Amino acid sequence: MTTKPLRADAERSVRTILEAAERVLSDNPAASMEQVAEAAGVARTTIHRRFANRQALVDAMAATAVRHLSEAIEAGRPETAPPLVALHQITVNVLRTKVSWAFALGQPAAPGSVVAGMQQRVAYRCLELFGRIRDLGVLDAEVDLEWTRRVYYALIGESLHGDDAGADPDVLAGRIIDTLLRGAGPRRPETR
Amino acid sequence: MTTKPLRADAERSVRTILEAAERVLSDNPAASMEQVAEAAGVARTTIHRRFANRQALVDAMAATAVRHLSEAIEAGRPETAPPLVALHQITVNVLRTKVSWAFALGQPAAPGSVVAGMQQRVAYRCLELFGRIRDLGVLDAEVDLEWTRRVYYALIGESLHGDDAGADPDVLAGRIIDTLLRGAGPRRPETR
DNA sequence: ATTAACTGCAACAGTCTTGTAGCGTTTTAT
DNA sequence: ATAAAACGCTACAAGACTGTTGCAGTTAAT
Repeated sequence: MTTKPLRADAERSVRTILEAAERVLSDNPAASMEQVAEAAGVARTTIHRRFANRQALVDAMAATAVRHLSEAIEAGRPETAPPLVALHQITVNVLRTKVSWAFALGQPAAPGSVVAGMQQRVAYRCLELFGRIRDLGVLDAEVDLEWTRRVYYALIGESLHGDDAGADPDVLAGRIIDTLLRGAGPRRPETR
Repeated sequence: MTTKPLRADAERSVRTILEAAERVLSDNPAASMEQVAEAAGVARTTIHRRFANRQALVDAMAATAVRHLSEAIEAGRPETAPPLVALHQITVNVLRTKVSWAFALGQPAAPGSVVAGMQQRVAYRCLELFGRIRDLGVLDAEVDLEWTRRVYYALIGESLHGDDAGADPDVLAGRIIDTLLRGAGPRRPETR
């Protein structure tokens, strides 16, 4: 099921196209292949050589993006590092990945596809981590972990929008985790 | 600057078109005018009679949607009702509005447009309410109100996605507010 | 009842986009 | 060095969508 290995220059082209497509399509999801080609510094026919359809291109982008996302999570050592440290590091890594692959990661994955499988796996890793954090007593014992995960995703997404979207990822991650764990209510006197 | 008042049937058509367009475009933002017309039970040319461009249609949808959103907020009596009661009621109303106008409300408003102005006004009403809630001591005294508002928006948006998107709005609103105020961390012993 | 507005239908021109094909040139692999 | 692979370029076919126009029939307002 593996395709013949591409020549070095071809592989470079594919990379360039995928990255250019992300830039262009994240700015305008309805952009034409021509615009993508121009942004990639490549002829439109070259894109069609590697990707039969527009859909094939988008699928490849989604696959690349979710792979990067997965790596961003693994790099945080969710199994071995102290859970809260891992959560912070993962959040930072994911923020970086999401700014670079906003469009591709926003694409809905076909139900049975490889990408969908990887997304589920990522979600599961996330749930595992939250479970470990809960066992530390930092998450409420009876909290809905799935809802917590969704809120976590939403907070990450929101952090990429406002004026502060370009701020230091460490700061953004801190705010995300603080909000996720404590909300906006009054801090406990002794915590302050 | 006001246009001539439309005849009764024409006004009905406009309504029908706007609602059909929302249904179709929320499912597929790239749908053609033809598909919108079919969903509205109307000839395509009728749409073009009322809306010069596709953009004009989308703008009208955005205007209608943000008007509904504004009404949803005012119906919660943010000025007069007890702040937390108002917050709950507003959340319920906004949830209902957002499911009906998901596409239109997701459209970015042109910087100087009327819609943009109304969005800002809505955001301001929201900030006012949060300010009042903070003064009750239910929000942390030093919390970033603007960030709180953005988190509130994000939680509402997230509530419309999962399997429970169709659940009782009162329940969803309760979860949103609980998460916003307390986060996912452990509850205080005496609160439980 | 009469008028004006509105709608459906059919047809049309114009544009944009996609996808394919051929050919000469450049780059890579061995 | 040579052969295969990849690329840019041009051209073309096919289709989709948009926006407009004209006309005949229907509906609402006075």
